[in-house]
Amino acid sequence: MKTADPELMRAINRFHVLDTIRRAGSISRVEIGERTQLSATTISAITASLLDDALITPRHEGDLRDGAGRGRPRVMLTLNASAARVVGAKIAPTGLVFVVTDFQGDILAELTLPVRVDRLPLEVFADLVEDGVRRCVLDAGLGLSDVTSVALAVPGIVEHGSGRVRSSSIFRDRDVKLASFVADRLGVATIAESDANAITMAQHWFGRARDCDDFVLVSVEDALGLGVMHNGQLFRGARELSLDLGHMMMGVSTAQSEQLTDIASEKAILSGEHADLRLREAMRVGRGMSHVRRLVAEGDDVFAAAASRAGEALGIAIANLAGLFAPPRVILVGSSLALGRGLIEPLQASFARALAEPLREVTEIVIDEAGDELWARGAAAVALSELYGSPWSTTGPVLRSGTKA
Amino acid sequence: MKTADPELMRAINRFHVLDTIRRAGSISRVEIGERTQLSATTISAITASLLDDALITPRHEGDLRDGAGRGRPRVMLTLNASAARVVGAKIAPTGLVFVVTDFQGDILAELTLPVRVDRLPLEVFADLVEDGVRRCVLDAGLGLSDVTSVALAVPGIVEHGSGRVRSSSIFRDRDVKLASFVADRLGVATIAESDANAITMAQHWFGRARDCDDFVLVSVEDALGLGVMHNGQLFRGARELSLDLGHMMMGVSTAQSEQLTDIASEKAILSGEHADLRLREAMRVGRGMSHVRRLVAEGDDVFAAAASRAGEALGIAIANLAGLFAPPRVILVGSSLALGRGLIEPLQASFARALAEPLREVTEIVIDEAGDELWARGAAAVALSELYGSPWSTTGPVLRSGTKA
DNA sequence: ACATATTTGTCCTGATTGCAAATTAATTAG
DNA sequence: CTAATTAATTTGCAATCAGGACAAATATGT
Repeated sequence: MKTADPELMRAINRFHVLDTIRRAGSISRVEIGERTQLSATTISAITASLLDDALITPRHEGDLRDGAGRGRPRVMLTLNASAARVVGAKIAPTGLVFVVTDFQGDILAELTLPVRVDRLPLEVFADLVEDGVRRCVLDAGLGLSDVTSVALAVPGIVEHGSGRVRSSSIFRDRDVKLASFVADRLGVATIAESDANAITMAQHWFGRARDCDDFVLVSVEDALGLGVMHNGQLFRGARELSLDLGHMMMGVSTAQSEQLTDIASEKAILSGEHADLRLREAMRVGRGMSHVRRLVAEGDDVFAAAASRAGEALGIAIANLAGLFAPPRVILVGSSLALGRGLIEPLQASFARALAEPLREVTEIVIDEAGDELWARGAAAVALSELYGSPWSTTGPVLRSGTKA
Repeated sequence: MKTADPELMRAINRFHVLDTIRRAGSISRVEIGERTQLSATTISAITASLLDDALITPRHEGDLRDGAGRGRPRVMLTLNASAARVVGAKIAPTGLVFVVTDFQGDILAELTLPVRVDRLPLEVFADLVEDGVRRCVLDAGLGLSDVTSVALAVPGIVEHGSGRVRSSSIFRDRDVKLASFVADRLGVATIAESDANAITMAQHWFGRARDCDDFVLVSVEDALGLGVMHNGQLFRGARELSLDLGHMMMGVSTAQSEQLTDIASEKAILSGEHADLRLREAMRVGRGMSHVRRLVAEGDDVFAAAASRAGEALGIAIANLAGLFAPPRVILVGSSLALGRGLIEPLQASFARALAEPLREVTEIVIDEAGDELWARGAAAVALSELYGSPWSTTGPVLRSGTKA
């Protein structure tokens, strides 16, 4: 267990202030005080320290004093964008997307490598990643030495702490020490995270959950991922394992049950002898879903049935998750959403029907068709949040909100 | 979010020390230091304060110096059993069980009321509870004024913070403000908690998970409950809602799916026209399961099939949970376990088959046929853990009737 | 133009906290 | 009876936060 010492206290408050500044974008000291309930003097001390470390910068100019301008104008504080640069990468079977962001998480450069990386030999794969990172960093007008850390978002089950990929459709092997492997090549600190956690973080920082500290995210792609934001932090299972939805068994008995992957993953929906040549081509480049959408629109029954079946199963699975975590919001992302209504309508219908009564009115489903760069940006956000010195991502005690003693 | 000040720091460390003493039963200051990693001086200060508040007592006698006795003997510290008394109650459809414990959680008195409280009018129900508490307190040789708080463990979905029972088979109504209702009658601070969380706490403090800070517990009774211990604290969903397993939908499509309750709750297993008179009698008094076990042993196929079906479904559900939380241990409790192998073997088989690969070797299932008093004791433990001043996760503002908070 | 009001941010004091080192206390070994 | 040994407390130091006084920067009023 973590012992509470002054150092921890400082870390907590420092992180808190930094995070408040990040969320606001530009904010004055007094307002930080209002939001964090810290005393003015504490704010002053902490911001001074942050200014000293060049993590934030004052912005005298933007003195948008809202009418009631009387006394001394407040000076706005902003994250110092150039305090650090990180690289985030989304790794998917059909391609890699790299993003270089500044300290705020704003994108400086972006690179898409539409290459299948499915089950490549590890060396070859690492070559691709290394190359992509280097190139993207160059595109941003930087050198590798300017990059503080690299974050890789991988589908499957990832052990964040050790940077290991327990199992993933990308690798043939289990237990790939991805983070240290890449770190050795690049000479830059590297972390690995599940792609679902990355996009969860992205939604929290940049997307549909900026206002929301508790939500569940389900990603529907080749793999079925799950991210849970609980009390403003990523919920990780025991031993830092990322969560996964694909292994969920649907059914009452072993005989007649299937893993959700076998029903609702891209592969499951698209496969079958029915697939014609053009579809196979589309699949190879990750555009299978839009292709199928067209087929369905043109009256293809088989795919329509598969999509509907997948949607229905997903709706049930999501309702079960909602029953467990009771989140006010559920966010749906992933390439399979390109299937459109044929997937989503059955999903929402079965979700509504399966959701437990007391939650029915308070849980909303949000669908977000974000591009791959948001996932990469989420990976970057994971790296940044660690740079911010988050004290409680490191097993600190979860602090309760509210009641002052 | 809570702001970190010295007060919080102290609260954390104080709780930490108190909890260490509780776990050990009897422990010296040096050993506390070893376990908590706190400095000797801090320990000294905190224990002095605890001694001052009479929460702990020194035990000079028990100087079991393990052979290598040279220097000054360590003085052992123990919880002061009489620092507080709490009442824990397990509320089940077939009866109430009350327990009075001291500050350590040791049972001082126990009272079982084998009365059906199923859907009684709220007033009548409250009469029973009030009566049971008063009587049990008397049995312990105490008065109600000696009792610091009362904790009620209720099946169903409970909002711990507000003490509300969202939905339960016990009450016809939704949103019963149970805690404040009972608090008003007894004039004693009262909290409500789901029965699953209570038994989870009990397993952590007294039972099969004393060594284990991460586990999942599934309770199989009339209702299907779920408790998750994460990092040594009860995991509560957003907004402090207790978790529930009964609403989990098993199946790939809405058409052919059922709630787990309808497959694996007691009612589901026992019901059917097949039930004869004696079974109905047994059910009424909560002994249905042992009765059925006998029937199955005598060759009753219908019940055997029902039990097996329930076990299979439960195994799948539990495997899914294990996939989400990745706990090293899963504990099974509840009256339905009295069914014996007819339920448990199919459960373990389907669990083993449904469990995702990477967890297969690291997740163990433990079955515990604890009596009802352990549940009540768990409720008491929940109340105690708040008395200990748990700085995190608490938020359970203990509800008082008239008295000032 | 000048004085006053108002708001913002910083400096100083006081109360806590924690840790490290020295000090006192209570034993046993010889 | 003295020395050695281990346990617990006391003392000194550094850090935190909070509250109040003070300086700075601007708006308002005459």
